[in-house]
Amino acid sequence: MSEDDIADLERLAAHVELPTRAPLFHAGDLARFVYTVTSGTLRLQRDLSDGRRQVIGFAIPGDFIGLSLDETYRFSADALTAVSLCRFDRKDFTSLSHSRQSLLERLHLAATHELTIAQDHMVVLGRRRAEERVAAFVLRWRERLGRINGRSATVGLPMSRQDMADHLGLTIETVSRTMARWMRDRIILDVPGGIRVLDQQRLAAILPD
Amino acid sequence: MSEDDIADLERLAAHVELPTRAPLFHAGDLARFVYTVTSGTLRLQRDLSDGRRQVIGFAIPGDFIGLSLDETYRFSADALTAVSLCRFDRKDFTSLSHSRQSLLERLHLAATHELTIAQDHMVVLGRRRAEERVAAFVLRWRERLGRINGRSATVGLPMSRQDMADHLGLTIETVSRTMARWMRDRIILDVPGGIRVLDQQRLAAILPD
DNA sequence: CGACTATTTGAGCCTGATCAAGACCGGTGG
DNA sequence: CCACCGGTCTTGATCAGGCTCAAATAGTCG
Repeated sequence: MSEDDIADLERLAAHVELPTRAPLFHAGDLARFVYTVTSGTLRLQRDLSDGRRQVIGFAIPGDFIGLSLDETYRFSADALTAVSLCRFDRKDFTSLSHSRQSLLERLHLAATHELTIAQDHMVVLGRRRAEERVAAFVLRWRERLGRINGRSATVGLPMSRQDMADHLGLTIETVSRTMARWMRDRIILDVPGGIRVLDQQRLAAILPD
Repeated sequence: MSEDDIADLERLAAHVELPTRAPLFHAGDLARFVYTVTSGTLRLQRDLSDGRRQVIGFAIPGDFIGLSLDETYRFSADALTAVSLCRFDRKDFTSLSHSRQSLLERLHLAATHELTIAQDHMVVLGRRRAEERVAAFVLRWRERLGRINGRSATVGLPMSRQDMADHLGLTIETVSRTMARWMRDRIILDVPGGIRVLDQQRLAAILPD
């Protein structure tokens, strides 16, 4: 984005800080704001009335949240770690994007990227077995973090096992057992706040393309 | 869109007609074109190397296909019925969208709409039981068709049972049994090329929000 | 330390998959 | 007209991957 665009955005932006576990918004709330994540990790989820939960995804620095054009948010967003965000009033943001082509392009890029991720995840949810799902998650999460911090064998997992399970359409027990097995097999190593990938080869081999 | 925009688009557009079963493009092909559907239904899918298949979705009139910004298509597209489309060269389309704000807005709208659908479908794939998945599909498909043709109790199903199964992460047998049960229970009626919804109430009641 | 929550581990069960026939249906040609 | 064929769909019987229920263990934060 150009200097001017950034300057214009700065004027509209409000900074928001959330502590761990704090909600940013709830599904169904009036969608007044859009956000970009500056630091930390958020969980995006949809809840069914009977308690079932689908974690749509996780937002990390660089991601937009709430850019759908609905009146209300379609999912809830909660901080998994301390989080800082830039908040924009949707009305301002929309009208700025009308005058600044480059901002709209950036938004559209973000949306299609999200869409690609969502479609990839459909394959995981629809056609992958349990172990493949967990492997897909670990590999992609590592990849995503790598794009921010640089690639590392150590993969931080700020989300709970329950969050992973609800993201992958599994139960917490299945996720736990799968990762326990990998630890016994020296494919991964348990480190505080995450895991270390010891054998990328074997992990990747779990996933047929 | 404005008259001018439409005129500009017309100059770039080529018409494409596909017979039933014809492929439009294959996952991995160089993504030279974007398309909008004029008539008919297409199936969008991803294949795994071992034969498993995920049907990402179905495209009907008004939908864009291939608007992701990747070099190559991320899924294959095939005609389920005879199909007509408008084809645009991606390069032309992109540069036009740079000069015509309104086109980019339209694209962005389409992308976020697709994203919403994808996220809804994640909930279905991740957290719905078999009967709920089929119910969600029938209800949403009916809704989508209704927005084009006007609402009707008769719902055309141009896709095969296998396509439905691969869309819902189920087997053909499960889809078949589920719908057979609904027919016995007079919730739906078998009509050639589709079904007729006899009891919308009970069908909707299968799905907790 | 102690209360609470998250995670791991074990045992048994159930939903939906798999395997296997058989029915249906449209097209084709004798 | 109907026998045949290939594909799609239905139906039945059995199986198993992952879920449920239950309990022990490990973290975490006052």
